[in-house]
Amino acid sequence: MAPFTMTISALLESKLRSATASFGPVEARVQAANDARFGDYQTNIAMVLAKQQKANPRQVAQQIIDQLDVADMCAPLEIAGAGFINFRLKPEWLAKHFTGFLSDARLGVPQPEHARTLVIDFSSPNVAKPMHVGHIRSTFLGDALSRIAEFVGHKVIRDNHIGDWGTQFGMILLGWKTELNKEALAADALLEMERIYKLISARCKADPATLQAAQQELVKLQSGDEENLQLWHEMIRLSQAQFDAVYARLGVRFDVTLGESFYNPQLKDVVVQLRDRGIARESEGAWCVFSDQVGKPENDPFLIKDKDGWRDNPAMVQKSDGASNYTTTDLATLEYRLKTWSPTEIVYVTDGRQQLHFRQLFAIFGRWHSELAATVRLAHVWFGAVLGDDGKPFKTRSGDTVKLVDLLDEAEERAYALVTEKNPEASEADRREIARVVGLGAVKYADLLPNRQSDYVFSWEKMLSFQGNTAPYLQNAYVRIRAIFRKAGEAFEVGNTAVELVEPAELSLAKKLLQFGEVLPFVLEDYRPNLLANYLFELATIYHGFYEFCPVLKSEGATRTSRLALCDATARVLKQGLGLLGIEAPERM
RNA sequence: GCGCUCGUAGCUCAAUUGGAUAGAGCGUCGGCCUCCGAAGCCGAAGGUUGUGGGUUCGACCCCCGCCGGGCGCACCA
Repeated sequence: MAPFTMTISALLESKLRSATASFGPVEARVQAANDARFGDYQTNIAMVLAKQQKANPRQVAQQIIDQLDVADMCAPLEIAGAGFINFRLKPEWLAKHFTGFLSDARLGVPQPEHARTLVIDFSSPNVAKPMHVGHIRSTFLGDALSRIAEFVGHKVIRDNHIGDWGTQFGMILLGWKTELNKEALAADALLEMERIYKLISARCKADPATLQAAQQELVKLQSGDEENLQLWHEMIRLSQAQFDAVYARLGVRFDVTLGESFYNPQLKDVVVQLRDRGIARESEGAWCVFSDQVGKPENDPFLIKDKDGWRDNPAMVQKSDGASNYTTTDLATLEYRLKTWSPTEIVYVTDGRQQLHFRQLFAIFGRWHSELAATVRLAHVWFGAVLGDDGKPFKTRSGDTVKLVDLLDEAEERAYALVTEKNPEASEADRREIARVVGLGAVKYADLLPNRQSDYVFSWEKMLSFQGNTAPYLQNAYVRIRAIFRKAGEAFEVGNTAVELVEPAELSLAKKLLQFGEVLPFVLEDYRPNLLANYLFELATIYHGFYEFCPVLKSEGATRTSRLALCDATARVLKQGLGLLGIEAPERM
């Protein structure tokens, strides 16, 4: 028998490869059937081959079946529809196979053939500004992708590219010197820094003298003025302390936090290199990268079409005042990451509005470091907006951005009220802890469930309704399983438990559990944790069906042991799967 | 104006990247607690996938044209 950590689809694919060898090279893909009437797994390979060879798909399917040796695993194969081959797993084979799953620490997730190294750039809050609702998707997505990649067996570097440099610091410095409230700073540093920033920013718009004063503070900072540098360091320290508190609360960690300022020493050199190599040229006093005229104009990020045809859409790498901007910083960052970690992949988790920027960035980098660029997959993993009930960006009633800590507080408060209502006899401390896990989980799950590219409507009622496809539903499935083991009283050792798969609900559950290992690599292909969320919801639903129809503690002998084993496996997959989404699974709720 | 992106059940979203009769949740209607936690389960109703063409064995998915929304278009990031 193949090593356990080969998924069933991979097992069938390898057999299919040998069965189709005589047809020439073709990608053998077997996927879980989307409808139980079509068996457990299906492949459309016969139709692919038939198209290539202009043959009859059903005849090709028959020829493949004649070569396919799966009699031990599957019931006799059927050809269905236009030429699908359907696989139905034999319950005896499944039961035997499932026994291996029970003692597998990796829960059936195969070791990757080639371990990748991913730098994942996510969260990226700004110094001197409180984290807000705009940071949740990047933070949750980046964290989930990091956890998943790591669990699958890849190496991950979590990099928080904080915004610690830029023109806003002129205003904040001016405000710090003239308007700072020390008590307010001590109470909530980010709130106070934001207040003085907004104050000066508004004043700058109305008053040229203030604007000039702010610009002078910025020039002093950039030229190394000691006082301003010291204040700036203080702002970073205060901000980082609050970021750390939020991340600790969220269970998010980073391997490195290298802000934009870290790359300042490289910026001049980046521009010089781009200039010397003819990649950037001067335009209206600024230095910009233009199209290299290679490739189709419609795929060229440096061209844009207007009524007179294609015109330039350059990327600026140095402003006319001599300062660099974010494209330059991102180029320096990219170079640093490649030279430091030699990643196979760099993933940027930001909102969709930055698509053009990243297309230009990747294109510039390819021209600047073509040999290095060829070694790495650069991915802009973008996401849509979080909207309010009105379909507009999510704001407070008064129109302000929603602070992340306020959002988390409210989630826990609402969860606390619900837990108290549902479970009034639990102690205050227990209810608080459950509310924390459930409230946080609800927010994270609601964010990770939709396709990342869609905008989604933020709704407390929905995520905390505790019905349907929500974190609490999944957590509850876990809790119910744990209750069974508490009630059983005896210690349950999985070992090499022989499993009986007789009832339809038992079979469905075992099959679904075995698919955990098929889902995770797929999630990483397109960086879509929502596929894991969907899988977990389906698993929990199937478990609930099993729970209704297959009594565990009331059954006896081998059936009881077998069902306990199914429960144990489900609990482990649920806990692990939720954990990969950054969500905890409570013992009671 | 140009580009990106989205348009799927009353509402909120999926759809294994071109596969079979498009699925969930909420809401609506009808069932199930002397039975391991009912935060659950079972069932019903609900669709010309914005629209008109095209490509092929097969299209929510790819191509072309419209309609509508969001975002972006060099000195913010």
